[in-house]
Amino acid sequence: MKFTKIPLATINRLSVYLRVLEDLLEDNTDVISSERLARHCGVNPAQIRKDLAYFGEFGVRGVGYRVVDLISQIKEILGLNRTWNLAMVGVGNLGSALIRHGNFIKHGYVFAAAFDIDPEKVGKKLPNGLIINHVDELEEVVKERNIHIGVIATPASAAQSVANQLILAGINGILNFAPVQIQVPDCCHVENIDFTIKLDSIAYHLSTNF
Amino acid sequence: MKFTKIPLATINRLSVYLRVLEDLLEDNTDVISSERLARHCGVNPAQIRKDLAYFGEFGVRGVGYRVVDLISQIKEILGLNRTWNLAMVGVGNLGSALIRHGNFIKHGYVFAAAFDIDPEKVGKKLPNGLIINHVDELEEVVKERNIHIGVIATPASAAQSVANQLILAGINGILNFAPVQIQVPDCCHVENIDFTIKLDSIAYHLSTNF
DNA sequence: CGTTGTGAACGATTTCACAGCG
DNA sequence: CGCTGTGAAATCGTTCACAACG
Repeated sequence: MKFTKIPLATINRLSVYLRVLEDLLEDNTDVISSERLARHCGVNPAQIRKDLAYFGEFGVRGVGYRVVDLISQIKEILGLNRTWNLAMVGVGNLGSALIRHGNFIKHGYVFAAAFDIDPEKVGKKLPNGLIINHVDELEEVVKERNIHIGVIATPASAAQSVANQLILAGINGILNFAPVQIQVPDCCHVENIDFTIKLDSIAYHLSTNF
Repeated sequence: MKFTKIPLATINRLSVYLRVLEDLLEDNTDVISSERLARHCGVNPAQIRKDLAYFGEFGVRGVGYRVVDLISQIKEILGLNRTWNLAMVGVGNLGSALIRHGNFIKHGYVFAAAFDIDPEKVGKKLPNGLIINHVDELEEVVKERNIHIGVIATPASAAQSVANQLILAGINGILNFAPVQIQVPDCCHVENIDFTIKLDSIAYHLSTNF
């Protein structure tokens, strides 16, 4: 475990490796070389070895990596040998679809609270049993239920104000689906998911290559 | 318009600039300097000038950039002075939420077809008036309705097969929400959106910083 | 005068190439 | 022998600093 600065890209690739390794495990693959793993992930083999080298020595020379071990080691690195509690803010189309989406729970992310501002929605029960709280109760509920990460799925106009409330409630990690750049203090880590930015990139490639 | 290789990061930033510029226009800002625009976008002013310099000279020295002009020029660069037709494949929770999501249409992306494999869903009408087709009709409908970009919101297990069908139908741009790395020929541009990878990154930061 | 546009310096990340080792 | 781990080289992207110019 070194003390160098680790590229953000490395962290994202570790997640990708993890997904692929979990698939490989299901296919009963015991051991895999960096070269074969690289092909599955669409990266350079040396990249994988470098990425892992930031955190330790996990392979066996002349052999490769034991799949079960590498999975557990990457989980350890990323902090995934545990459950993370999420709070959804904004239970519209997108928010409620995400809460019902099975992928979160599969990877240890549990929606433990949901908030909205619409009086029609507050008090309603979601398919997973969660009852929607009013945003005014955010700080209280976040602390009570030990929420670690806030997910913003509100309209753009509400996103900054919601982010402020999340931070006030002591939250340091935000996944933001609203199409605005939200401002947060350094202690808080934000990841943005903006569908239309990804589409813009596709549009650019379609426009120029053909 | 140079012939250098343009960083992918530049393209993504142009989208961000565009979003901010559109907000500025609504606030009746006529002209903006790279320095002020940079603050809004959270980047370095020289970065903005460099990004734009790949494509031409759009500013006025001593003054800055005219907001309306820059918007139209970035749209021109990205290929957004037109409408793009999308096909949704997989009309589950996520797929149907995305179709109802207003942000796509706002930026010129129109869902013009929707496909599913579930006989219960095929033939049903979506809130936007679209009737769900069976995936078997994909190639036919894609050509008929002049679809440009495929959006995959199926389970991971179906994603690769759907991608193959999209490519067979002549599609060269795919937005993939399924949590797998799909393999496509070079002519096709894929953008992945994997929620849990973003959450993994947040989990890592929460685990290490505290 | 102020801000753009840009070569040059810098910094970061990826890839190479091979020593080290099971 | 084969594959990992890693210093060194190459590549790529960002920031600086200032000349050019409206």
